[in-house]
Amino acid sequence: MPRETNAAKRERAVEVCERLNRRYGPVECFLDHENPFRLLIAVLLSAQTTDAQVNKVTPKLFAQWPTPEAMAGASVADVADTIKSLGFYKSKAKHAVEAAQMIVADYGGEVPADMKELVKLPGVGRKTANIVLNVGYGIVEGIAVDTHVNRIAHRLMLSPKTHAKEPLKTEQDLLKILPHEYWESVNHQWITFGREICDARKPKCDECPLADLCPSVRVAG
DNA sequence: ATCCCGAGGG
DNA sequence: CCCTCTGGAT
Repeated sequence: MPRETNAAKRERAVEVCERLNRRYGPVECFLDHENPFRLLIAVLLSAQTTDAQVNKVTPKLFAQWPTPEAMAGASVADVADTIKSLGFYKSKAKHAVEAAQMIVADYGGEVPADMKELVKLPGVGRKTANIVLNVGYGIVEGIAVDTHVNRIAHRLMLSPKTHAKEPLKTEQDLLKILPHEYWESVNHQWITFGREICDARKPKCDECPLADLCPSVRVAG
């Protein structure tokens, strides 16, 4: 079995994006994002949780600590108490406070609009940084690869099996095969698709709009 | 029971 | 590479 060429992958990936774009149109960020700082904190809190859960706690959180300066002075325990309904609340509280401190100390109270600087913040990896750059600043220099994007990329075999557990490498694979104009739409549209159709446990292949070009499609019955 | 709109640390 | 952190959803 000859390895698929990048050109073939690109054609398939572009068709995937075109179809999902037609299906979902422009998808908005479901997290509250009044400014880059609040967006950063919200994305930080969103790991292993739904946006709805995050949106329940952020009003209380930002009522107490509205700015980087305020949150930099918060006690981790108090923040943890406020976000306790979220998973991983202790580490998230620690990351939020320490990130705020670093934003004040090193970046003049402004969330840096730069990938290299963003990933220096505690709790911020490439996935979170991509969302902040993308949604907060309109800068698209990568693709936010979370568990959905990762899973779908591999089911569609747009990234080699050896990268299945390495979302950073999956991102590089997608960046190589997808034209830049598609990068921004990938995160939200693929996530929406992942939740609706291509979920982790029981993908609904029988009603999937991509079934005809998916190497992993499973036939009903 | 098992999985999740991740990242840090061993 | 693996593990851990965690509550909520299914």
